[in-house]
Amino acid sequence: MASPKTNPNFMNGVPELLILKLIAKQEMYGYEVVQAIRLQTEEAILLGEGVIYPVLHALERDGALKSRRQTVNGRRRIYYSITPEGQRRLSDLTSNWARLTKAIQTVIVGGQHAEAV
Amino acid sequence: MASPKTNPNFMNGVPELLILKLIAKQEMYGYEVVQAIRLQTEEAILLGEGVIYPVLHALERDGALKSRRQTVNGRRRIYYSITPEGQRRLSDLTSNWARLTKAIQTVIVGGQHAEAV
DNA sequence: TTTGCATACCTTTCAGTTCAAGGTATATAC
DNA sequence: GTATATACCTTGAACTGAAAGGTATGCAAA
Repeated sequence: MASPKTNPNFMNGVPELLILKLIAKQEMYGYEVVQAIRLQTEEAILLGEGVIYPVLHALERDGALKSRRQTVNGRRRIYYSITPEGQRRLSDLTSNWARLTKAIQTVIVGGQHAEAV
Repeated sequence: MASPKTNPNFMNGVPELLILKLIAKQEMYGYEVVQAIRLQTEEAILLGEGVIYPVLHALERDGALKSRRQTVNGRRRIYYSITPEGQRRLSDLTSNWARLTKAIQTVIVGGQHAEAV
């Protein structure tokens, strides 16, 4: 046997994190989320609708988001807002992300405590 | 048609980045890389051999790493060291990672320049 | 002495994600 | 009437990492 224990897909959940965070700040609909990520990250992160919509549905299914329908200018929008469960989830994802980036940063900067092998 | 243009698998390349960085600092063999990542990140990142070895082979195939074989205590090790091509690759991955985390951080902290929608 | 564990290499299979591309429909501008 | 932007959606391929397996050596304990 090889690997003793690893982490389940350690780099995942970032789209989920971004979506939850944006909606936590302010009720949003799917198409709006796609644009918001593009704009706020200045094109550094480009997540298409094929990513956003399925995540939105999954989050609602899990009770992290709830939705309401509204038609504006003849266009049907589905507004999502965060639930207490979603807040918890967002909090988990955020701290996990911090932990990960800190760990990676340590390796990238590296060399301080190491060498002693 | 939906998505105009997205980024090719935006969260990838982190194992590659870590491996290149470690080997850039100091010649290393595969098994050692696995342990180094585990130790230096204090278990925050656990990448098994099933991840490390294929990446090592791919990097060597691409000319980013070169290897030499050596037997120590009856155990056959394959030491990898970085090439100029690997340095370039490491540099790219590092700046790309910085760009990404900065973008994500902006969304997480959020709310400073936004609101104006 | 044989069992187990750590070292050290490797591969294959499965599951989960993302990307790309498509589809539907309405409103507005040209 | 054609194109573009808005707004929703799904499917398929491709890629990745996780899990689990396999081989082999050296050493320590039972």
